[in-house]
Amino acid sequence: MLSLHQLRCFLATLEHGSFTAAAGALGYAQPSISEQVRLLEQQLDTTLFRRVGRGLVPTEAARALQPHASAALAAVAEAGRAVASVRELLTGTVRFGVFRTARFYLAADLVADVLQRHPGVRVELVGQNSAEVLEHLRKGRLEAAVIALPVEDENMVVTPVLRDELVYVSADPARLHARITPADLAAAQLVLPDASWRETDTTRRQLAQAVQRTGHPLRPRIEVEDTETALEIAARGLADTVTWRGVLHGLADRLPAGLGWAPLRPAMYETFAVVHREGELSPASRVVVDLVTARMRGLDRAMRARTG
Amino acid sequence: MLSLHQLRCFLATLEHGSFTAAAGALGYAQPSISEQVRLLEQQLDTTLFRRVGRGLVPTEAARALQPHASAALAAVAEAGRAVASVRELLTGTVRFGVFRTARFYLAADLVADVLQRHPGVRVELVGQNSAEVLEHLRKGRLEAAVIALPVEDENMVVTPVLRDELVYVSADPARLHARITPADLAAAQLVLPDASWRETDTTRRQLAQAVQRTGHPLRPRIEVEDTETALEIAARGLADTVTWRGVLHGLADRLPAGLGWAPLRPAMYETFAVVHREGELSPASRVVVDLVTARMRGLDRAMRARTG
DNA sequence: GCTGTCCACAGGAATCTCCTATAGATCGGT
DNA sequence: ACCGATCTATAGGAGATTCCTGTGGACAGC
Repeated sequence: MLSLHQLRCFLATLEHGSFTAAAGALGYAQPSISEQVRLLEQQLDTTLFRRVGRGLVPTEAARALQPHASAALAAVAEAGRAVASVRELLTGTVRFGVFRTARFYLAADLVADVLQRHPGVRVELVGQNSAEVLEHLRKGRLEAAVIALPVEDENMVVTPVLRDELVYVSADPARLHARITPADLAAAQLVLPDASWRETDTTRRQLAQAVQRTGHPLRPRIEVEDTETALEIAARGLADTVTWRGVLHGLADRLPAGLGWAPLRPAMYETFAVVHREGELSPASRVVVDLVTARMRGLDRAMRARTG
Repeated sequence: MLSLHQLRCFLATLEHGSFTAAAGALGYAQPSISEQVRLLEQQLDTTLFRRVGRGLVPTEAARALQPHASAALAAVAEAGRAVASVRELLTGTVRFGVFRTARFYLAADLVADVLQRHPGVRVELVGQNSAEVLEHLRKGRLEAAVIALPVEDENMVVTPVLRDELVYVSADPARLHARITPADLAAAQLVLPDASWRETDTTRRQLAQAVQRTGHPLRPRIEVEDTETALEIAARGLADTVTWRGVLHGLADRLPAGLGWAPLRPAMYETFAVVHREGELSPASRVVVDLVTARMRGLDRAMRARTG
């Protein structure tokens, strides 16, 4: 089968006009080039050079071959550059899995960080839900992610980065007494997010378990998809809701006006962790993993400081 | 160094989603494909597939590589086709050497023959003079040619195809007596062609030798470059000239009106031969050589018939 | 004619390629 | 929770291929 090496030898011969000169240019011995060209001629079933006297004269076939040989070599060189540029994070796509509400913790800032360091890359932050993201990790469709624990998979490297606390959110200061118990939750008019994921969502399951221990089911009055809508509804006084302190912290002044919050007792925590498969991480993922770890840990410290 | 084989294996793996399937498609054993891809990854210093479970997942680098790998393989395939199309005489240039006045013997008809059989090819008929063409043959710049003998080169295959006779041409019937001798030539007002090539042209040298044996030099009154101009001048009665019967035969009704001719005594002959280097002839040259040989031999027979 | 240069060829060492066989890992189904 | 099917990784060895050195022959220029 035709080989690049043969084409290289051919082009060098064509350019330098002799096997000897081509060999010199390519750093081989003359018979090696001679042999490669002979092989090429054999495989193409044609004569590329007429051997006349002590010189070579390219045939019409050689002239026909030249541009295509060059094109093939150029394509291969270009291939190398393309791969290198992905490897060096100059181009390509950086894909990273996130839990659904991650946008309140880091989204825009994280993307800004990545883009600033690697202006040519595309960034994809994918994920609707921690369980779904974990499945993507297992199947290899994602290399790394930040999701809520637990992650029961011994092949995954799990690095906890932030512990967050669930809080009760209401527009009515009267309902924000010091300690909200599961019984209070069972009695409250609640709006909860993650309508589609309520079966697998870890927060929802924690909440349901705690309430069920009081003998009542967790039956939210309203269910919506996203956290911001739930908060909006709570702000209008239509229902109360629960959310993570980190979300409130992240929203800060974008939080709908009039909302207050109170801790749950017993407290309910969720731990977020950076997760990836064992083994080498690609440089792209490494970058994002490090950035996310740093940001989330910073957030963790900031939030603990406000508590303590 | 990156090889086409590696790229082939890579693309097959990408397309079929596994080494095993790629091996099946390419007709190799699985470890062979695996090894080639591993080598490629090593040479590109990147991971092309994440080995996850019993499957493979292409990385961003793989996606970056794919189009260039395809391009390289396409270029090589195209190279093969280009060479084949030259080999099969579908495209390319057919180059053939001719003596200067060959156009009177075959030019247009020969080109028509070649183009009819091989509509895609370009045709080049090159040559100002037999000696110059022979030099091109020696240097390998031409593969084959039809030129005037003698050819003193033992490496050339010489196939005589036509013997032509020099005749005296004049517009004055009085000067066309049966036998024109060298002495007549020495005395005549002559217009001769091949001004630039008079030193090497075989016809001119033959003529010069014959005239010199009479004790006079050959001193044409007029010298021009091409035969047609010489005949034109002769037709106007400004001078007489000599030319080959084949030229008159070839010009036929395009011969300037009023010209007649007479044989020389002793007769002077020129033999034209198809000449090429020893060894394989390219298919393109083979075709032209055969066509020229057939046409010239046919012409030879026709002219001998008119004499006899 | 002599010398330097270039191609072709031969023989052998090193490398590469590709195979078979097998081990290890995983997934799906029972 | 186990089993069989499936896929990758690895080892080892046979066979090609590559590339070298050395040499012979042909040609060009002095």
